[in-house]
Amino acid sequence: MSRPLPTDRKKDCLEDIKMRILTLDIAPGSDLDEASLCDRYGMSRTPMREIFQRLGGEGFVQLTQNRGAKVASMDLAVMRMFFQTAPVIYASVARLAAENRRISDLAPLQATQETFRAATEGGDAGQAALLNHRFHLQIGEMARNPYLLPSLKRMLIDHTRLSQTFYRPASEDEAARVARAVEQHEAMIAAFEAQDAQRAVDLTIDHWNLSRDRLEQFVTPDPLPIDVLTEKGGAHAV
Amino acid sequence: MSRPLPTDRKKDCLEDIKMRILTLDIAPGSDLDEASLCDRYGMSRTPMREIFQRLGGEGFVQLTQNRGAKVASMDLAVMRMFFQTAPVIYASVARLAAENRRISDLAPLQATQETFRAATEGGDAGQAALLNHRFHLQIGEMARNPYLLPSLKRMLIDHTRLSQTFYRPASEDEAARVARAVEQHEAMIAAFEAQDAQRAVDLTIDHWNLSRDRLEQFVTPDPLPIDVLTEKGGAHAV
DNA sequence: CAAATACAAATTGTATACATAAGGTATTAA
DNA sequence: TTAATACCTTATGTATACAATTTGTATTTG
Repeated sequence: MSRPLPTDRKKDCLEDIKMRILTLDIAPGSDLDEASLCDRYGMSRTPMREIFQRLGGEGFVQLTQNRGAKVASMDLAVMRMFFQTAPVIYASVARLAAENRRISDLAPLQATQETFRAATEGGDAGQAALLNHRFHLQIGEMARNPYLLPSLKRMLIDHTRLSQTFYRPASEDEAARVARAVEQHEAMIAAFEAQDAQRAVDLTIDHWNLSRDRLEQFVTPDPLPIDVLTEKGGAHAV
Repeated sequence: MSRPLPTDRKKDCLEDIKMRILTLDIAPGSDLDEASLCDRYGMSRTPMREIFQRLGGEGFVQLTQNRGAKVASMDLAVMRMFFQTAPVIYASVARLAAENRRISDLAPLQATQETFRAATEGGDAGQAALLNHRFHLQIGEMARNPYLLPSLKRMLIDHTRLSQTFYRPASEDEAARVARAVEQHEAMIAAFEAQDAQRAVDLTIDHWNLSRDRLEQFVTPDPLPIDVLTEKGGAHAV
Protein backbone atom coordinates (compact mmCIF):
# COMPACT_ATOMS: atom_id res chain seq x y z
CA MET A 1 0.00 0.00 0.00
CA SER A 2 1.19 3.49 -0.76
CA ARG A 3 0.37 6.71 0.99
CA PRO A 4 -2.53 8.20 -0.90
CA LEU A 5 -2.08 11.73 0.28
CA PRO A 6 0.34 14.01 -1.54
CA THR A 7 1.29 11.65 -4.36
CA ASP A 8 -1.94 11.71 -6.39
CA ARG A 9 -2.60 15.39 -6.02
CA LYS A 10 -1.43 15.74 -9.59
CA LYS A 11 -3.53 12.82 -10.78
CA ASP A 12 -6.57 14.19 -8.97
CA CYS A 13 -6.05 17.56 -10.59
CA LEU A 14 -5.74 15.92 -14.03
CA GLU A 15 -8.94 13.98 -13.51
CA ASP A 16 -10.78 17.02 -12.22
CA ILE A 17 -9.85 19.15 -15.21
CA LYS A 18 -10.86 16.32 -17.53
CA MET A 19 -14.18 16.12 -15.73
CA ARG A 20 -14.74 19.84 -16.01
CA ILE A 21 -14.05 19.73 -19.71
CA LEU A 22 -16.38 16.77 -20.22
CA THR A 23 -19.23 18.47 -18.36
CA LEU A 24 -18.69 21.70 -20.31
CA ASP A 25 -17.84 23.42 -17.04
CA ILE A 26 -14.84 24.60 -19.04
CA ALA A 27 -16.17 25.60 -22.44
CA PRO A 28 -14.83 24.26 -25.75
CA GLY A 29 -12.40 26.71 -27.28
CA SER A 30 -11.67 28.51 -24.03
CA ASP A 31 -8.15 29.06 -22.76
CA LEU A 32 -6.78 27.32 -19.69
CA ASP A 33 -5.15 29.86 -17.43
CA GLU A 34 -2.01 28.40 -15.93
CA ALA A 35 -1.78 30.78 -13.00
CA SER A 36 -5.37 30.51 -11.83
CA LEU A 37 -5.37 26.71 -12.15
CA CYS A 38 -2.15 26.53 -10.12
CA ASP A 39 -3.86 28.63 -7.51
CA ARG A 40 -7.05 26.55 -7.56
CA TYR A 41 -5.31 23.19 -7.19
CA GLY A 42 -2.56 24.45 -4.94
CA MET A 43 0.40 23.42 -7.01
CA SER A 44 3.19 25.16 -8.84
CA ARG A 45 3.46 25.70 -12.57
CA THR A 46 5.87 22.85 -13.28
CA PRO A 47 3.46 19.97 -12.54
CA MET A 48 0.55 21.94 -13.99
CA ARG A 49 2.37 22.32 -17.28
CA GLU A 50 3.01 18.59 -17.33
CA ILE A 51 -0.70 18.09 -16.84
CA PHE A 52 -1.32 20.34 -19.83
CA GLN A 53 0.96 18.18 -21.96
CA ARG A 54 -1.02 15.13 -20.90
CA LEU A 55 -4.33 16.77 -21.67
CA GLY A 56 -2.92 17.70 -25.05
CA GLY A 57 -1.83 14.15 -25.74
CA GLU A 58 -5.30 12.80 -24.98
CA GLY A 59 -7.02 15.43 -27.11
CA PHE A 60 -8.71 17.35 -24.33
CA VAL A 61 -6.84 20.51 -25.19
CA GLN A 62 -4.80 21.88 -28.03
CA LEU A 63 -1.33 23.19 -27.23
CA THR A 64 0.31 25.99 -29.14
CA GLN A 65 3.82 27.33 -28.80
CA ASN A 66 3.99 30.35 -26.50
CA ARG A 67 0.21 30.50 -26.39
CA GLY A 68 -0.93 28.06 -23.76
CA ALA A 69 -3.62 25.41 -23.82
CA LYS A 70 -7.05 25.75 -25.41
CA VAL A 71 -9.91 23.34 -24.76
CA ALA A 72 -10.63 21.28 -27.87
CA SER A 73 -13.24 23.04 -29.93
CA MET A 74 -16.31 21.41 -31.43
CA ASP A 75 -16.81 23.16 -34.74
CA LEU A 76 -19.14 21.86 -37.42
CA ALA A 77 -16.43 20.42 -39.66
CA VAL A 78 -15.26 18.24 -36.79
CA MET A 79 -18.79 17.21 -35.81
CA ARG A 80 -19.31 15.82 -39.30
CA MET A 81 -16.33 13.57 -38.75
CA PHE A 82 -17.65 12.62 -35.35
CA PHE A 83 -20.87 11.18 -36.73
CA GLN A 84 -19.03 9.55 -39.59
CA THR A 85 -16.43 7.85 -37.43
CA ALA A 86 -18.29 6.81 -34.29
CA PRO A 87 -19.89 3.62 -35.67
CA VAL A 88 -16.61 2.02 -36.82
CA ILE A 89 -14.77 2.75 -33.62
CA TYR A 90 -17.56 1.74 -31.27
CA ALA A 91 -18.40 -1.42 -33.20
CA SER A 92 -14.75 -2.50 -33.46
CA VAL A 93 -14.19 -1.92 -29.78
CA ALA A 94 -17.37 -3.80 -28.83
CA ARG A 95 -16.31 -6.82 -30.89
CA LEU A 96 -12.88 -6.94 -29.28
CA ALA A 97 -14.30 -6.37 -25.82
CA ALA A 98 -16.57 -9.39 -26.24
CA GLU A 99 -13.69 -11.51 -27.50
CA ASN A 100 -11.10 -10.46 -24.93
CA ARG A 101 -13.08 -9.72 -21.79
CA ARG A 102 -12.05 -11.39 -18.58
CA ILE A 103 -14.42 -12.49 -15.88
CA SER A 104 -12.90 -9.93 -13.53
CA ASP A 105 -13.84 -7.11 -15.93
CA LEU A 106 -17.55 -7.69 -15.51
CA ALA A 107 -18.05 -6.72 -11.88
CA PRO A 108 -16.53 -3.21 -12.24
CA LEU A 109 -18.53 -2.65 -15.42
CA GLN A 110 -21.71 -3.73 -13.64
CA ALA A 111 -20.88 -1.43 -10.74
CA THR A 112 -20.52 1.55 -13.06
CA GLN A 113 -23.77 0.62 -14.75
CA GLU A 114 -25.64 0.60 -11.45
CA THR A 115 -24.48 4.06 -10.42
CA PHE A 116 -25.20 5.19 -13.97
CA ARG A 117 -28.77 3.92 -13.73
CA ALA A 118 -29.19 5.64 -10.38
CA ALA A 119 -27.94 8.94 -11.81
CA THR A 120 -30.37 8.81 -14.74
CA GLU A 121 -33.28 7.98 -12.45
CA GLY A 122 -32.22 10.65 -9.99
CA GLY A 123 -32.06 13.24 -12.74
CA ASP A 124 -28.41 14.09 -12.16
CA ALA A 125 -27.63 14.86 -15.78
CA GLY A 126 -23.96 15.81 -15.52
CA GLN A 127 -23.19 12.78 -13.42
CA ALA A 128 -25.11 10.50 -15.79
CA ALA A 129 -23.11 11.68 -18.79
CA LEU A 130 -19.90 11.21 -16.82
CA LEU A 131 -20.83 7.69 -15.75
CA ASN A 132 -21.84 6.81 -19.28
CA HIS A 133 -18.37 8.01 -20.26
CA ARG A 134 -16.77 5.73 -17.70
CA PHE A 135 -18.92 2.79 -18.80
CA HIS A 136 -17.73 3.03 -22.38
CA LEU A 137 -14.15 3.66 -21.31
CA GLN A 138 -14.24 0.44 -19.32
CA ILE A 139 -15.42 -1.39 -22.42
CA GLY A 140 -12.48 0.17 -24.24
CA GLU A 141 -10.08 -1.19 -21.64
CA MET A 142 -11.74 -4.60 -21.89
CA ALA A 143 -10.97 -4.70 -25.60
CA ARG A 144 -7.26 -4.71 -24.70
CA ASN A 145 -6.28 -3.03 -27.93
CA PRO A 146 -3.80 -0.17 -27.51
CA TYR A 147 -4.27 0.88 -31.12
CA LEU A 148 -8.00 1.54 -30.98
CA LEU A 149 -8.12 2.95 -27.48
CA PRO A 150 -6.70 6.40 -28.34
CA SER A 151 -9.41 6.97 -30.93
CA LEU A 152 -12.12 5.69 -28.63
CA LYS A 153 -10.97 8.08 -25.93
CA ARG A 154 -10.94 10.97 -28.36
CA MET A 155 -14.46 10.11 -29.50
CA LEU A 156 -15.75 9.80 -25.96
CA ILE A 157 -14.57 13.30 -25.10
CA ASP A 158 -16.85 14.87 -27.69
CA HIS A 159 -19.58 12.30 -27.25
CA THR A 160 -19.79 13.12 -23.56
CA ARG A 161 -19.76 16.84 -24.16
CA LEU A 162 -22.48 16.55 -26.77
CA SER A 163 -24.60 14.29 -24.59
CA GLN A 164 -24.79 16.75 -21.72
CA THR A 165 -28.29 17.58 -22.89
CA PHE A 166 -29.24 13.99 -23.62
CA TYR A 167 -29.53 13.13 -19.95
CA ARG A 168 -31.62 16.22 -19.26
CA PRO A 169 -34.77 14.94 -20.97
CA ALA A 170 -37.31 17.64 -21.77
CA SER A 171 -40.19 15.35 -22.72
CA GLU A 172 -41.64 11.92 -21.95
CA ASP A 173 -40.34 10.61 -25.25
CA GLU A 174 -36.80 11.69 -24.36
CA ALA A 175 -37.07 10.17 -20.91
CA ALA A 176 -38.06 6.89 -22.57
CA ARG A 177 -34.97 7.08 -24.76
CA VAL A 178 -32.73 7.47 -21.74
CA ALA A 179 -34.42 4.49 -20.09
CA ARG A 180 -33.83 2.46 -23.23
CA ALA A 181 -30.15 3.46 -23.26
CA VAL A 182 -29.84 2.19 -19.70
CA GLU A 183 -31.45 -1.12 -20.73
CA GLN A 184 -29.06 -1.44 -23.65
CA HIS A 185 -26.11 -1.15 -21.29
CA GLU A 186 -27.44 -4.13 -19.33
CA ALA A 187 -27.86 -6.14 -22.51
CA MET A 188 -24.35 -5.26 -23.58
CA ILE A 189 -22.92 -6.51 -20.32
CA ALA A 190 -24.76 -9.79 -20.88
CA ALA A 191 -23.33 -10.06 -24.39
CA PHE A 192 -19.82 -9.43 -23.09
CA GLU A 193 -20.27 -12.04 -20.41
CA ALA A 194 -21.42 -14.57 -23.02
CA GLN A 195 -18.58 -13.46 -25.30
CA ASP A 196 -21.18 -13.02 -28.03
CA ALA A 197 -19.28 -10.63 -30.30
CA GLN A 198 -21.97 -10.29 -32.93
CA ARG A 199 -24.62 -9.46 -30.38
CA ALA A 200 -22.32 -6.97 -28.68
CA VAL A 201 -21.77 -5.23 -32.01
CA ASP A 202 -25.48 -5.16 -32.85
CA LEU A 203 -26.37 -3.73 -29.48
CA THR A 204 -23.64 -1.14 -29.81
CA ILE A 205 -24.98 -0.02 -33.19
CA ASP A 206 -28.49 0.20 -31.73
CA HIS A 207 -27.11 2.16 -28.81
CA TRP A 208 -25.36 4.54 -31.17
CA ASN A 209 -28.41 5.04 -33.35
CA LEU A 210 -30.49 5.85 -30.30
CA SER A 211 -28.33 8.73 -29.21
CA ARG A 212 -27.36 9.89 -32.69
CA ASP A 213 -30.68 11.57 -33.48
CA ARG A 214 -30.69 13.39 -30.19
CA LEU A 215 -27.07 14.41 -30.64
CA GLU A 216 -27.60 15.68 -34.15
CA GLN A 217 -30.45 17.77 -32.84
CA PHE A 218 -28.01 19.35 -30.42
CA VAL A 219 -25.77 20.31 -33.31
CA THR A 220 -28.61 21.50 -35.54
CA PRO A 221 -31.44 22.46 -33.17
CA ASP A 222 -35.03 22.99 -34.26
CA PRO A 223 -35.39 26.32 -36.04
CA LEU A 224 -37.21 29.09 -34.28
CA PRO A 225 -40.96 29.42 -35.09
CA ILE A 226 -41.21 31.28 -38.37
CA ASP A 227 -44.26 33.41 -37.43
CA VAL A 228 -42.35 35.07 -34.61
CA LEU A 229 -39.60 36.06 -36.99
CA THR A 230 -41.96 37.40 -39.67
CA GLU A 231 -43.95 39.32 -37.07
CA LYS A 232 -40.80 41.06 -35.90
CA GLY A 233 -39.49 41.52 -39.42
CA GLY A 234 -42.80 42.87 -40.67
CA ALA A 235 -42.99 45.48 -37.93
CA HIS A 236 -39.40 46.66 -38.52
CA ALA A 237 -39.05 46.51 -34.77
CA VAL A 238 -35.35 47.41 -34.68
CA MET B 1 8.33 34.73 -40.11
CA SER B 2 9.67 33.64 -36.74
CA ARG B 3 13.22 33.12 -35.63
CA PRO B 4 13.93 29.44 -36.14
CA LEU B 5 16.90 29.16 -33.83
CA PRO B 6 16.33 28.59 -30.11
CA THR B 7 12.57 28.20 -30.17
CA ASP B 8 12.30 24.77 -31.77
CA ARG B 9 15.13 23.17 -29.83
CA LYS B 10 12.47 21.36 -27.86
CA LYS B 11 10.53 20.37 -30.94
CA ASP B 12 13.72 19.14 -32.59
CA CYS B 13 14.53 17.08 -29.53
CA LEU B 14 11.02 15.59 -29.50
CA GLU B 15 11.26 14.67 -33.17
CA ASP B 16 14.73 13.22 -32.74
CA ILE B 17 13.68 10.97 -29.88
CA LYS B 18 10.65 9.85 -31.86
CA MET B 19 12.92 9.05 -34.78
CA ARG B 20 15.27 7.07 -32.59
CA ILE B 21 12.39 5.06 -31.21
CA LEU B 22 10.99 4.40 -34.68
CA THR B 23 14.34 3.20 -36.00
CA LEU B 24 14.84 0.97 -32.96
CA ASP B 25 17.90 3.04 -32.07
CA ILE B 26 16.23 3.12 -28.68
CA ALA B 27 14.97 -0.38 -28.03
CA PRO B 28 11.37 -1.24 -27.12
CA GLY B 29 11.04 -1.68 -23.37
CA SER B 30 14.17 0.28 -22.53
CA ASP B 31 14.17 3.15 -20.06
CA LEU B 32 14.70 6.74 -21.10
CA ASP B 33 17.31 8.33 -18.87
CA GLU B 34 16.31 11.87 -18.08
CA ALA B 35 19.76 13.08 -17.11
CA SER B 36 21.65 11.71 -20.10
CA LEU B 37 19.04 12.95 -22.55
CA CYS B 38 19.19 16.41 -20.98
CA ASP B 39 22.93 16.28 -21.47
CA ARG B 40 22.68 15.04 -25.04
CA TYR B 41 20.21 17.68 -26.19
CA GLY B 42 21.60 20.46 -24.04
CA MET B 43 18.48 21.31 -22.12
CA SER B 44 17.34 21.17 -18.52
CA ARG B 45 15.04 18.63 -16.98
CA THR B 46 11.90 20.78 -17.05
CA PRO B 47 11.40 20.84 -20.83
CA MET B 48 12.68 17.29 -21.13
CA ARG B 49 10.02 16.08 -18.75
CA GLU B 50 7.38 17.88 -20.78
CA ILE B 51 8.71 16.05 -23.83
CA PHE B 52 8.28 12.79 -21.93
CA GLN B 53 4.64 13.62 -21.26
CA ARG B 54 4.13 14.28 -24.95
CA LEU B 55 5.79 11.02 -25.93
CA GLY B 56 3.54 9.29 -23.44
CA GLY B 57 0.45 10.87 -24.88
CA GLU B 58 1.31 9.74 -28.39
CA GLY B 59 2.11 6.20 -27.27
CA PHE B 60 5.85 6.26 -27.88
CA VAL B 61 6.59 5.63 -24.23
CA GLN B 62 4.82 4.46 -21.14
CA LEU B 63 4.98 6.68 -18.08
CA THR B 64 4.89 5.34 -14.55
CA GLN B 65 4.73 7.26 -11.29
CA ASN B 66 8.20 7.76 -9.78
CA ARG B 67 9.68 5.42 -12.34
CA GLY B 68 10.32 7.44 -15.47
CA ALA B 69 9.57 6.70 -19.08
CA LYS B 70 9.85 3.32 -20.81
CA VAL B 71 9.77 2.89 -24.58
CA ALA B 72 6.54 1.15 -25.64
CA SER B 73 7.16 -2.59 -25.74
CA MET B 74 6.14 -4.87 -28.57
CA ASP B 75 5.08 -8.08 -26.90
CA LEU B 76 3.23 -10.82 -28.71
CA ALA B 77 -0.20 -10.11 -27.22
CA VAL B 78 -0.01 -6.60 -28.60
CA MET B 79 1.24 -7.74 -31.99
CA ARG B 80 -1.87 -9.85 -32.41
CA MET B 81 -3.94 -6.75 -31.98
CA PHE B 82 -1.71 -4.91 -34.40
CA PHE B 83 -2.46 -7.29 -37.25
CA GLN B 84 -6.11 -7.41 -36.34
CA THR B 85 -6.59 -3.65 -36.23
CA ALA B 86 -4.40 -2.31 -39.03
CA PRO B 87 -6.81 -3.01 -41.93
CA VAL B 88 -9.76 -1.08 -40.42
CA ILE B 89 -7.73 1.94 -39.49
CA TYR B 90 -5.74 2.16 -42.70
CA ALA B 91 -8.77 1.58 -44.91
CA SER B 92 -10.92 4.11 -43.04
CA VAL B 93 -8.18 6.72 -43.21
CA ALA B 94 -7.61 6.08 -46.91
CA ARG B 95 -11.30 6.56 -47.69
CA LEU B 96 -11.46 9.85 -45.81
CA ALA B 97 -8.20 11.06 -47.29
CA ALA B 98 -9.59 10.52 -50.79
CA GLU B 99 -12.79 12.33 -49.88
CA ASN B 100 -11.25 15.26 -48.05
CA ARG B 101 -7.91 15.84 -49.74
CA ARG B 102 -7.08 19.29 -50.96
CA ILE B 103 -5.07 20.04 -54.08
CA SER B 104 -2.37 21.56 -51.90
CA ASP B 105 -1.94 18.25 -50.04
CA LEU B 106 -0.72 16.42 -53.13
CA ALA B 107 2.60 18.15 -53.74
CA PRO B 108 4.02 17.49 -50.24
CA LEU B 109 2.86 13.88 -50.43
CA GLN B 110 4.51 13.50 -53.83
CA ALA B 111 7.69 15.06 -52.45
CA THR B 112 7.82 12.55 -49.60
CA GLN B 113 7.18 9.75 -52.04
CA GLU B 114 10.13 10.79 -54.21
CA THR B 115 12.61 10.86 -51.34
CA PHE B 116 11.11 7.58 -50.17
CA ARG B 117 11.72 6.00 -53.57
CA ALA B 118 15.28 7.30 -53.57
CA ALA B 119 15.91 5.83 -50.12
CA THR B 120 14.65 2.38 -51.13
CA GLU B 121 16.73 2.42 -54.31
CA GLY B 122 19.76 3.68 -52.43
CA GLY B 123 19.42 0.92 -49.87
CA ASP B 124 19.06 3.30 -46.91
CA ALA B 125 16.76 1.04 -44.89
CA GLY B 126 16.28 3.17 -41.77
CA GLN B 127 15.56 6.25 -43.84
CA ALA B 128 13.15 4.32 -46.08
CA ALA B 129 11.12 3.12 -43.12
CA LEU B 130 11.06 6.65 -41.72
CA LEU B 131 9.91 8.16 -45.02
CA ASN B 132 7.26 5.51 -45.37
CA HIS B 133 6.13 6.55 -41.90
CA ARG B 134 5.92 10.18 -42.99
CA PHE B 135 4.05 9.23 -46.16
CA HIS B 136 1.29 7.48 -44.24
CA LEU B 137 1.19 10.20 -41.62
CA GLN B 138 0.59 12.76 -44.35
CA ILE B 139 -2.31 10.66 -45.60
CA GLY B 140 -3.61 10.68 -42.06
CA GLU B 141 -3.51 14.48 -41.96
CA MET B 142 -5.23 14.59 -45.35
CA ALA B 143 -8.16 12.63 -43.91
CA ARG B 144 -8.82 15.58 -41.58
CA ASN B 145 -10.36 13.35 -38.93
CA PRO B 146 -9.14 14.07 -35.40
CA TYR B 147 -10.82 10.93 -34.09
CA LEU B 148 -9.00 8.43 -36.28
CA LEU B 149 -5.64 10.16 -36.31
CA PRO B 150 -4.57 9.10 -32.80
CA SER B 151 -5.07 5.43 -33.63
CA LEU B 152 -3.34 5.78 -36.95
CA LYS B 153 -0.35 7.39 -35.26
CA ARG B 154 -0.23 4.65 -32.67
CA MET B 155 -0.33 1.99 -35.38
CA LEU B 156 2.39 3.68 -37.41
CA ILE B 157 4.78 3.62 -34.47
CA ASP B 158 4.76 -0.16 -34.32
CA HIS B 159 4.40 -0.58 -38.06
CA THR B 160 7.55 1.45 -38.62
CA ARG B 161 9.47 -0.40 -35.93
CA LEU B 162 8.40 -3.74 -37.35
CA SER B 163 9.24 -2.73 -40.90
CA GLN B 164 12.83 -1.91 -40.12
CA THR B 165 13.76 -5.24 -41.67
CA PHE B 166 11.33 -4.91 -44.56
CA TYR B 167 13.44 -2.29 -46.28
CA ARG B 168 16.59 -4.34 -45.85
CA PRO B 169 15.70 -6.97 -48.47
CA ALA B 170 17.72 -10.16 -48.19
CA SER B 171 16.63 -11.71 -51.50
CA GLU B 172 15.52 -10.77 -55.00
CA ASP B 173 11.96 -11.63 -54.13
CA GLU B 174 12.00 -9.26 -51.17
CA ALA B 175 13.55 -6.51 -53.28
CA ALA B 176 10.68 -6.94 -55.74
CA ARG B 177 8.18 -6.55 -52.88
CA VAL B 178 9.75 -3.27 -51.85
CA ALA B 179 9.63 -2.05 -55.45
CA ARG B 180 5.96 -2.97 -55.59
CA ALA B 181 5.27 -1.08 -52.38
CA VAL B 182 6.84 2.00 -53.93
CA GLU B 183 4.62 1.61 -56.99
CA GLN B 184 1.55 1.28 -54.78
CA HIS B 185 2.34 4.60 -53.18
CA GLU B 186 2.29 6.25 -56.59
CA ALA B 187 -1.03 4.64 -57.43
CA MET B 188 -2.44 5.79 -54.10
CA ILE B 189 -1.45 9.38 -54.81
CA ALA B 190 -3.27 9.13 -58.14
CA ALA B 191 -6.37 7.78 -56.41
CA PHE B 192 -6.30 10.61 -53.89
CA GLU B 193 -5.90 13.16 -56.66
CA ALA B 194 -8.92 11.68 -58.48
CA GLN B 195 -10.80 11.50 -55.16
CA ASP B 196 -11.52 7.87 -55.97
CA ALA B 197 -12.25 6.61 -52.46
CA GLN B 198 -12.94 3.00 -53.42
CA ARG B 199 -9.71 2.72 -55.37
CA ALA B 200 -7.78 4.33 -52.52
CA VAL B 201 -9.19 1.75 -50.12
CA ASP B 202 -8.44 -1.17 -52.44
CA LEU B 203 -4.88 -0.02 -52.97
CA THR B 204 -4.45 0.44 -49.25
CA ILE B 205 -5.61 -3.10 -48.55
CA ASP B 206 -3.24 -4.44 -51.22
CA HIS B 207 -0.46 -2.38 -49.69
CA TRP B 208 -1.23 -3.78 -46.27
CA ASN B 209 -1.36 -7.38 -47.51
CA LEU B 210 1.98 -6.95 -49.19
CA SER B 211 3.81 -6.00 -46.03
CA ARG B 212 1.79 -8.18 -43.67
CA ASP B 213 3.42 -11.46 -44.66
CA ARG B 214 6.88 -9.99 -44.27
CA LEU B 215 5.95 -8.41 -40.96
CA GLU B 216 4.45 -11.58 -39.57
CA GLN B 217 7.64 -13.37 -40.44
CA PHE B 218 9.48 -10.84 -38.33
CA VAL B 219 7.25 -11.64 -35.38
CA THR B 220 7.32 -15.41 -35.89
CA PRO B 221 10.57 -16.07 -37.75
CA ASP B 222 11.30 -19.34 -39.55
CA PRO B 223 12.14 -22.03 -37.00
CA LEU B 224 15.72 -23.12 -36.69
CA PRO B 225 16.68 -26.24 -38.66
CA ILE B 226 15.51 -29.21 -36.66
CA ASP B 227 18.57 -31.37 -37.23
CA VAL B 228 20.77 -28.85 -35.45
CA LEU B 229 18.54 -28.90 -32.42
CA THR B 230 18.30 -32.70 -32.27
CA GLU B 231 22.05 -33.00 -32.77
CA LYS B 232 22.68 -30.79 -29.77
CA GLY B 233 19.97 -32.45 -27.71
CA GLY B 234 21.16 -35.95 -28.64
CA ALA B 235 24.75 -35.25 -27.66
CA HIS B 236 23.80 -33.73 -24.31
CA ALA B 237 26.25 -31.02 -25.18
CA VAL B 238 25.65 -28.88 -22.10
C1' DC C 1 -7.18 60.66 -37.81
C1' DA C 2 -4.74 56.40 -39.19
C1' DA C 3 -0.84 53.74 -38.95
C1' DA C 4 3.32 52.67 -37.01
C1' DT C 5 6.40 52.40 -33.28
C1' DA C 6 7.94 52.11 -28.52
C1' DC C 7 7.08 50.84 -24.13
C1' DA C 8 4.88 48.25 -20.28
C1' DA C 9 2.39 44.35 -18.47
C1' DA C 10 1.24 39.75 -18.56
C1' DT C 11 2.08 35.20 -20.09
C1' DT C 12 4.94 31.45 -21.35
C1' DG C 13 9.49 28.86 -21.47
C1' DT C 14 13.74 27.35 -19.00
C1' DA C 15 17.12 26.59 -15.42
C1' DT C 16 18.31 25.58 -10.87
C1' DA C 17 17.68 24.33 -6.15
C1' DC C 18 15.36 21.72 -3.02
C1' DA C 19 12.09 17.81 -1.44
C1' DT C 20 10.68 13.25 -1.74
C1' DA C 21 10.80 8.51 -3.08
C1' DA C 22 13.12 4.35 -4.93
C1' DG C 23 17.04 1.17 -5.12
C1' DG C 24 21.23 -0.66 -3.61
C1' DT C 25 24.88 -1.68 -0.09
C1' DA C 26 26.91 -2.45 4.09
C1' DT C 27 26.41 -3.52 8.75
C1' DT C 28 24.38 -5.99 12.45
C1' DA C 29 21.77 -9.49 14.80
C1' DA C 30 19.91 -14.01 14.93
C1' DT D 1 25.48 -17.58 6.80
C1' DT D 2 21.15 -15.36 6.22
C1' DA D 3 17.87 -11.93 6.88
C1' DA D 4 16.67 -7.62 8.40
C1' DT D 5 17.57 -2.87 8.92
C1' DA D 6 19.80 1.42 8.57
C1' DC D 7 22.11 4.32 5.54
C1' DC D 8 23.65 6.16 1.31
C1' DT D 9 23.20 6.96 -3.52
C1' DT D 10 20.44 7.79 -7.36
C1' DA D 11 16.43 9.19 -9.61
C1' DT D 12 12.08 11.49 -9.69
C1' DG D 13 8.75 15.35 -8.28
C1' DT D 14 8.04 20.27 -7.07
C1' DA D 15 8.84 25.14 -6.21
C1' DT D 16 10.88 29.34 -7.38
C1' DA D 17 13.64 32.58 -9.90
C1' DC D 18 14.85 34.24 -14.19
C1' DA D 19 14.61 34.74 -19.40
C1' DA D 20 12.11 35.26 -23.55
C1' DT D 21 7.99 35.97 -25.99
C1' DT D 22 3.59 37.84 -26.73
C1' DT D 23 -0.01 41.29 -26.06
C1' DG D 24 -2.07 45.54 -24.84
C1' DT D 25 -1.55 50.55 -24.56
C1' DA D 26 0.15 54.93 -25.23
C1' DT D 27 2.68 57.93 -27.96
C1' DT D 28 4.45 59.68 -32.03
C1' DT D 29 4.44 60.72 -36.86
C1' DG D 30 2.75 61.18 -41.49
